[in-house]
Amino acid sequence: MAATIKDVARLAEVAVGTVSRYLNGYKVTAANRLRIESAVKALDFKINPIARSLKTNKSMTVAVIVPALANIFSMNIIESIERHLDQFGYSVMVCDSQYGLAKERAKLEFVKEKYADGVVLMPMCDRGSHIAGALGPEIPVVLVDRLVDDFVTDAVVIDNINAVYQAVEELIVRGHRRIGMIAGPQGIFTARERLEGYRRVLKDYGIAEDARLILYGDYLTVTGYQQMQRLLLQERRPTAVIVSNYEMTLGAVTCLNDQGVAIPEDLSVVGFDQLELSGLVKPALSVIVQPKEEIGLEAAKILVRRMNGDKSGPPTIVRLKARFLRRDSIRDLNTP
Amino acid sequence: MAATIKDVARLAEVAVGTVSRYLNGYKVTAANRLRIESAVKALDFKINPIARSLKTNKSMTVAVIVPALANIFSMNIIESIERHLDQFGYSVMVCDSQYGLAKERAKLEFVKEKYADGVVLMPMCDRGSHIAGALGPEIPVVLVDRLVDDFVTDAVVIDNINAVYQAVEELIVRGHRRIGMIAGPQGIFTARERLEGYRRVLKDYGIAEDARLILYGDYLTVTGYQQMQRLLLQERRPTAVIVSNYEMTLGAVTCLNDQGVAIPEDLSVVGFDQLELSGLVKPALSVIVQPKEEIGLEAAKILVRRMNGDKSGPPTIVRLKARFLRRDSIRDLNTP
DNA sequence: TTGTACGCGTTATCAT
DNA sequence: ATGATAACGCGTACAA
Repeated sequence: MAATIKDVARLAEVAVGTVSRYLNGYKVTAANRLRIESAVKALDFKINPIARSLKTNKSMTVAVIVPALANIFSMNIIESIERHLDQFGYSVMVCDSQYGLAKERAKLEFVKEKYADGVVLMPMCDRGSHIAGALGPEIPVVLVDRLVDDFVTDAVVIDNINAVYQAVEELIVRGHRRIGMIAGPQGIFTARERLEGYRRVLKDYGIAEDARLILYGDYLTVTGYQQMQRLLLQERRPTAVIVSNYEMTLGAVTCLNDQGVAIPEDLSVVGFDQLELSGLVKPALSVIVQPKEEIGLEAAKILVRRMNGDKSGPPTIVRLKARFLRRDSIRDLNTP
Repeated sequence: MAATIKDVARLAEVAVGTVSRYLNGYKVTAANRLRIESAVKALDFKINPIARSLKTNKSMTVAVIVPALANIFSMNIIESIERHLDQFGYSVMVCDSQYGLAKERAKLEFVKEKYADGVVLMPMCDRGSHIAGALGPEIPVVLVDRLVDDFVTDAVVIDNINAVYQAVEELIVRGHRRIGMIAGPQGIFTARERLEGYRRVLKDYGIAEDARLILYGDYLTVTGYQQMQRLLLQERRPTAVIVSNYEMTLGAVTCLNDQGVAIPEDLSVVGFDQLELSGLVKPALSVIVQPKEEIGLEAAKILVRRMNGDKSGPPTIVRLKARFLRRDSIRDLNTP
């Protein structure tokens, strides 16, 4: 029973075209404006966005696809996107690709069929060739956190290399030479970059890389635990360890607790993300903190621009800086 | 340039009505079915959901409104809802009420104007009179985690009272008598129930309630920290403390770490939620674990039923059981 | 069972 | 600036 634009036109005694023009901010005479406004109020008229979409081919919906919704990093980005897009009238639909490439593809097709105006995608791996195929050339997509190999488009990522470089450099400066690295799956962009940062700083400081000190997890808590355990079992333990993401940091620190390894007396640790946690763990963990809200904000900004029709220029790749937070989990080996 | 139902009809040499009937699962002759199917394939035809929505008045969209998206509890529920609704073709739009009643109301109106078919709402407080007003009688809404005072509708909540009862009972059985309670804001349903559980078990065991042992936080980390600190400063410290939600548990444990208070030697602790954390904190924290996935699942089920037109019966209030996980943060005072 | 034609609520075009 | 009217793509009476 909701009032339509026709009802408003009838009550205001003007043409529907006039009402439509008023609603869309075009000029109408003051007299008509008043008539329309009172009719709108009297009927409690609300534009039907579905009918509008049918004409305009815009759904005013943006889709966000992430490998997992119940993930602190994803959530923060989604929250930031939602907050920014809210003011433009966009609604945000969320999709969980459940760490699966097939599911990611299915979700891309799903959001296309739902006529999303734009997509924010955190790809689950390096493969990106399916994106353009599933989405078509019309729907703008912004990658967050990770780039993909075979598809270049707008993206917002952080400077993983230098973030890790800086963190490991701090360890080196404090006298550490045997520094373990719990790396992520090398099929994922951030994992590769973070490992690259580790390698680069060792090289720059003339420290020989020891393959036994580099262990690979899959970015999940359990593998952080396992790889930390393997690190501890080595004949010549590292004096410090850097862990490549939040979940594995959780696992690694849990392992140290279980094994009764004292931080930083027995082992220095640098983790990733989640400020709260670093205060909770005893002692306060040194971490690399990613600007999550900013990632979402920048992605939303780019997307809005593209959705407004600005297809100009090459893809925008925004590189945000992460900051390294030195706390109490690093032992200074120089002053024993 | 997307193919329409007319194009399919033309290519298949049947009437649009026939194509429409085929698409919606009605009977068509085998011959026509084949013709249509090949035309659909040839043209890569996809139903335009917007045009369909205009006719059917169904957007196939469900909105989820929570006080904060960047919250582990909220996101677990959203993930669960999305997963369940996915198979029915619904998309999930998320809204952040940012802990504000005005914003909550605005979001309710927003999703109504977006023609959401159903709403899952985690209310930010006890007030619920605005819900029906903003949403109207047509759109079904399911409350999660919290009930509201002045509006009764379908809801999925947990049995907070007995969950806390059970946890505190464990403390009592282990010999604790001075048990602190860091309660939540009494304007929130769960906070009241959890406090009620605490009170009830004390009463049942004949332990006098000491008002000084009940401190109120606002469900945020920082107040968990502050109230734990106040508890520690009391002349006669409690021997155990129960904290009413996840964020405050984080704060409380951080405080204990900062103050060098040993768990459970100096103080026994029971927290809320987040299994991961309990392994991380040394020692493993005893916690009350909420069945988050199940909350989302049950909410989605009810909503689907309502959206399918089943308005029958009184509102369904599903009460799920939380489980208490006893770990190493409780000292047994009976065997000193 | 199938075809025709209309309506859903809006925007856009074209005279006026 | 305004009014009348044709789309947008689909579902669905109605008639055949």
